[in-house]
Amino acid sequence: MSTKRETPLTSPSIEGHQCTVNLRLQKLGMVPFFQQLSEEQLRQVNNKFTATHYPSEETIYRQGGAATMLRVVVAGNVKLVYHTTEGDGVLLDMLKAGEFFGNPGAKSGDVYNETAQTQTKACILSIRLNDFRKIMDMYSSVAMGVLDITTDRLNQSRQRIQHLSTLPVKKRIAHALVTLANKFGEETSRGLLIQLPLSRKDLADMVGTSAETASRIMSQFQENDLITSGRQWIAIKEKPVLLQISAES
Amino acid sequence: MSTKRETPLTSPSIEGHQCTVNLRLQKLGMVPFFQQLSEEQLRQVNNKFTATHYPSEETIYRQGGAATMLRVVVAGNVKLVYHTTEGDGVLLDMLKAGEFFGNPGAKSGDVYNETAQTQTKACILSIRLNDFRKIMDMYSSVAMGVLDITTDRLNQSRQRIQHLSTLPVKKRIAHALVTLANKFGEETSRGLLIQLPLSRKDLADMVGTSAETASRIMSQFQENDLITSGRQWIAIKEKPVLLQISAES
DNA sequence: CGGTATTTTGATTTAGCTCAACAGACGTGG
DNA sequence: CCACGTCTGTTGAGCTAAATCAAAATACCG
Repeated sequence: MSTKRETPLTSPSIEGHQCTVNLRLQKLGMVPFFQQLSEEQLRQVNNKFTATHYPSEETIYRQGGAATMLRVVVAGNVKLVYHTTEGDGVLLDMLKAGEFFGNPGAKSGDVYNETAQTQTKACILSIRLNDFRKIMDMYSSVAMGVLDITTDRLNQSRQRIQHLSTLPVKKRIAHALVTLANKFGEETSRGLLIQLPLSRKDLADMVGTSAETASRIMSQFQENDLITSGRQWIAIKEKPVLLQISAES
Repeated sequence: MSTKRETPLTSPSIEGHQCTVNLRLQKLGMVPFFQQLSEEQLRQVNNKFTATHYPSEETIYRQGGAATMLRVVVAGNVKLVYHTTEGDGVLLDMLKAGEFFGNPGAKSGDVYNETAQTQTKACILSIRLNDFRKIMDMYSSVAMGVLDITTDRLNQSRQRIQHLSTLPVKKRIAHALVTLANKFGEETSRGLLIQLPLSRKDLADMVGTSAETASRIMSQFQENDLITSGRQWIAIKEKPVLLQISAES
């Protein structure tokens, strides 16, 4: 019955980028709230940033720590985790190049509300919050851009609340897969490959279920030929069907 | 066993305020993101707003409708609901005087992401989004204030995701009661009365459970003398204990 | 070719949902 | 002011989705 996949193959290996100046500028230019800036302005802004290279699975900052920096992903992936006093963690978001994190509006004394850690090797730019606030004051387009993104995240977050409150696990997972595919999907021979090492536990933490239940449902999807997956990777074969499952009756 | 409460009593009757100019100015001045404005600036801003008076249980706008206005509660309470295509609704937030709602960053073509309806009689100020955007461009303190609040809401929202993912209903309800008490609580002879008509169903929709389960747990709290409640009202007698329940082991 | 972490699968338990009936509270009209 | 009707809240019983506990199987690393 179980036609097992054999090979890991197309592992989403992210190259150990060095954060070259060119790459920095290019990525900063991609950040939505810097779009409006001229090349010259962008260069000035860039000077305020410091680049850091992290290995995989490294904690960048911890929930509750003093919030001092705003960061932008240049390469690699970062996950934001909200954790209880116990071990329980909730995976709030997975970020890719061009996304920011770290509480842009924080005032002195504020703390980070989540823990950020790298999911892969990553290159991260940081700017002191003071400096970033000056930039927002100077360029209202930046402030508006940040507001836009924050609003988007609020809406995502609210949608997730709705899902947690009203949908069964199967639909939540189907939805999560579609969302991940849209954000991280890359067309390959196996289907839309989610370019991101993602364990069953990670997936479970994204939809608020246990790793076992997540596994069971993934098996189900696999039997129906909707996905292919192996250790830490998932490829979507039938996105439309998953979308339909997530929404049906 | 069940020592029933008898009277409804201190119903949170909100007076049918007329939105007098004075009240408007006063309340606008209370809105966090207008704090920095001078009296003169505030008056100018005030001119851009239109006041509307709503009866109880009235829909102000619907999820999916074109987003054109930003609104501020002057008096009364408004609830934000996220609803499924089916009847299921999630109660996202309950607002009181001084709070805004309605997607400040929306661009033309955007829609409201939630439905807003009055919980009590209410007086609401509205401003066209275009006008509000001009104000944000002009006064960066306003933009920053909006960002602050949006960030707060995002954090609340994320905390709620965490609760839904990891806490049992009892703790979620205990937490919700404490939060409501902090926001709407008013010291009375019965304890901290939550000044807001709030049904079991509302409470259930706030924590993602069924009205029956909410009722059962409230009965339990009542037996332990932590709360008193009747039809559509709740008073907290032992906030510290509830807080403890929401966090324990 | 092992060794280890991840994933799968099974068995059992349980929190919370659903369905259902009832009771108390409130409003209303006689 | 009382009787009635309706809406909200309470309580019970059974059911089910999903958690938990426990092995086994597999995938990937070196």
